[in-house]
Amino acid sequence: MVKQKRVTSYDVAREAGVSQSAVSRVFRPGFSVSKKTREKVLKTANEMGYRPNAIARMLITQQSSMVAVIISSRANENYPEVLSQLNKNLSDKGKRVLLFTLDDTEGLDDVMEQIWTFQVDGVIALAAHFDHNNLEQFARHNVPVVLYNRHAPEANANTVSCNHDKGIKQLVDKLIATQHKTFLILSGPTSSDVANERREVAITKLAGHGITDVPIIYGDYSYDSARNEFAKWVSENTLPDAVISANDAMAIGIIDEARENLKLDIPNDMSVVGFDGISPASWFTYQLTTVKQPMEQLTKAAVDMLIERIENPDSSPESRVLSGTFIEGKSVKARTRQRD
Amino acid sequence: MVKQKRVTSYDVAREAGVSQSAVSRVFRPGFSVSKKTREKVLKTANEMGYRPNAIARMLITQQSSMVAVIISSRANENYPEVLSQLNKNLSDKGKRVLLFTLDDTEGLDDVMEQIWTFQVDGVIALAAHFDHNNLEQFARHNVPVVLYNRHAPEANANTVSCNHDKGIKQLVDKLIATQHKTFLILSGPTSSDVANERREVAITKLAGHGITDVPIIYGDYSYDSARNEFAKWVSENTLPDAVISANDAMAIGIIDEARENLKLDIPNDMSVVGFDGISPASWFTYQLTTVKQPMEQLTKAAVDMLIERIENPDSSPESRVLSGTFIEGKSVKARTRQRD
DNA sequence: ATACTTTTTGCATTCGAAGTCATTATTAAT
DNA sequence: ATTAATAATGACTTCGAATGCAAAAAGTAT
Repeated sequence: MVKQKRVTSYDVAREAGVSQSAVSRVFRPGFSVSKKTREKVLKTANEMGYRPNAIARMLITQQSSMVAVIISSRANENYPEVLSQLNKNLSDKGKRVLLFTLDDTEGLDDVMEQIWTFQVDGVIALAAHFDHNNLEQFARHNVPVVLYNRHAPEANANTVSCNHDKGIKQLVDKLIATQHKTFLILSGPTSSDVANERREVAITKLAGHGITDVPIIYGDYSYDSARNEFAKWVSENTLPDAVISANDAMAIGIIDEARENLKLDIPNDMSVVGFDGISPASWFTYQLTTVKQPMEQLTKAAVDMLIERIENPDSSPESRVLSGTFIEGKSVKARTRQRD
Repeated sequence: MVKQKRVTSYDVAREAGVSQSAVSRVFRPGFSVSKKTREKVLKTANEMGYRPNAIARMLITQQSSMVAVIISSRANENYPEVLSQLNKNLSDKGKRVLLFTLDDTEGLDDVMEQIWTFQVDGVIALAAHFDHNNLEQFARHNVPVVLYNRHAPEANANTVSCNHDKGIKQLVDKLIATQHKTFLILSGPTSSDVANERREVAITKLAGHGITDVPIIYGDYSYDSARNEFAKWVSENTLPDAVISANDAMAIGIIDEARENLKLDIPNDMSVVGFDGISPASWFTYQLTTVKQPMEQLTKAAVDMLIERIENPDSSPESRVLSGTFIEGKSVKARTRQRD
């Protein structure tokens, strides 16, 4: 097999007896070429196996048609469908995804370096801890950014996020309506903006019902951390009526720990609510009461906003907050007062 | 804020009073530049915020430093850690990931088009149904390919995969040793190479113990499909002693269906084994007996092989098969004969 | 057939860094 | 100090497609 050199527009032009410009125009949508040359060019291009070189095109058009997606490995493993959905949506808009994964803040500078050199058209960041300074840099480089699942209206960036306030209100209201009196909050790590938001909202909503000084324990969003932290806590405290977990994975960890080691009956001995709506949450064994994040809308909104910003760089930053779906499972004890 | 034009090597050169070549060399490792100019250039480059333009570099060097990772959304959702691990490994080798997600065969041609135009240095394909023709095309374009989790020694491509033969042998041997007599195989979809391999290996291994004509049902790797297909099957057949599921997600589906609707005690009424070693498999409620895929080694091997092929295009294709870890859970009835 | 539009075409230039090659500066050797 | 050897430098070209501009071709109207 002969190592064949790549076919360029010049090669096609020569072969087809036209100019390189003509070839270029044939492969550029919306440019006027006569039917005759178009056919001639397409025919020879096809015969020679010509494909326009995207890199050369990027260089001259100053548009890479690539979007950097920055995702923490934790986020990817918790919401694996986000990536494929983002990719699909972006792909429909003619953008390719250049992937960056991060473990917490580690390596952020490095990623930002890469982003400048690759001249991406835009950035979608999931669970990346961008501070003000980072966002300023993006602005200075004219790279539009959409922060996914982060509510930060003050920042000069577009954001899209789930309505945690509303979702957690629904969960808390449900627990209150079912006569739960004592609570435990299992928060995500303080390094996570989403975790902090969910925790604070939960505290506020409980306070709205006159419940204060709610104990808080911290996990890292994982099943194991939930089991460990919960086990430690119950060994030194009395069991709460209900646990409000920052996410489903930890809620499931709590349920398993309660069942396996404390021999508790969930929900009769203790209620548990989660947040996210991951698939195991709906499995028979758990049937978690939770709020399902509107993934499809979130990803679609993120992409739409980014494209809008790319095409219209001067449009002002926008924040979209989408509501999740309250899912009534069987992890909350159905203890209702008389109806009034 | 002024929309600032991008800083090029010429700008830096002018400002630093050197030639563009000098600037270029400073940013290319292993090129000889005097200490004096290097410092001068780095200083002005820094002041001006210069970053080499990766796209221009790609064009001239004919090396995109990008690797296409093609993953089906199903694969990504089942093994979300694969993507981050591949990305991390590739990133260590100075390669960036250009992501393509596919739903089954749909869109493969389109992806291949993109791959040519983007001049990627190589391709890692997970669960993509490349046929001989596809692989030929890659070879003709001199794009090295590594097929992940596919055993295809005949193909002119590198492959890395888990040792299904060994893993399934361990599972079957375990079931046989524990006196299981009747079996049901829950296969993945016939469109999946891995599913076909696992199914055929299971049949062979059972046959090795004199067990033939094992009934087979088909799911799509998902929890729900397993529940549905299993429910349908048991309504018309007698319960087997053990179900051999093509993956953990379906094994869990079977367990839940058996527990919820058939009121069975797993493993006492029926044993279930899976394959993959996903996290829910180890959760208290399931504690599945399964074979854990050696993800870290698989991803590392895939990347190493790809880099090897990129750096040394004439090296011959290689297939690596890595063994998984047998995990003894509690989903197999521990019914042992007298020890002999 | 002529003048006048409109469309199509090709030439030449551009994007930004890398690398070739000839030249100049520096160092080492005598 | 002079020559030889080496290192550093800059002018210029290259990668491959896109596009402004002017020229040519095709189409329309008179």
